[in-house]
Amino acid sequence: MSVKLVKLKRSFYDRKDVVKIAKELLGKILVTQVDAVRTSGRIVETEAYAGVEDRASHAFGGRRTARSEHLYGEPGTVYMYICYGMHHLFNVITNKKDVPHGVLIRALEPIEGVEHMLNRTGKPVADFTITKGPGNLSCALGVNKFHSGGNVFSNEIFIADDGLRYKKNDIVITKRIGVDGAREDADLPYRFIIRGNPYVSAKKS
DNA sequence: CGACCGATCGTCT
DNA sequence: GACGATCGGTCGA
Repeated sequence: MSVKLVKLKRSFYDRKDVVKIAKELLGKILVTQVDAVRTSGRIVETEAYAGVEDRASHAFGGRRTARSEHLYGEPGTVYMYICYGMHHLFNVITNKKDVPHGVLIRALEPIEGVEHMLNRTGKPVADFTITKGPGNLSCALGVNKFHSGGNVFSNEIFIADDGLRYKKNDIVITKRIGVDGAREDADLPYRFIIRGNPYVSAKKS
């Protein structure tokens, strides 16, 4: 590609407002180089998880276990959550170490390596489901629980800016998906999507 | 198109 | 022993 990618620095993640960071990650590019295969996609859907005060967070109330330990890591840490025993969900950690803020990447628009994504997912054709939803995109990019505890500053996994900027009207804000058990926090406006993008989850393609 | 259901397993109670 | 920050398929209207 002729477009220059600028890797986001630690200072991008080392900020207090995880909701704002989730919104700013829209349009950025998630790149992985796993098993000598490069795959990437533009982030079109994110969700913020706001730590100890957020009932939807694995760290709600200060809960800290072996599973959620990486949520408490340095800004830029990768936190992979295994959901339903088979899906690996990709999060990037924000704020200071020991403050368990994170952003869940929920959907990508593929850019590089679509044929490799097909190999990894076992899908026959590159329809919109290939990187729609957090489980699907992690599989397509080849990231799994073994990447948890790493960071997004390596050559293996990083997030970059190619200069694309969305207009305010291109961004839609909604409540989060699949967190109905979080009581009053289930309705918080912590989900950000690109308006009309076919890779956004929770709707038919 | 909406509702429902099974897969599948590590983690926490 | 129960339960997920999911997904894709099936069933019925």
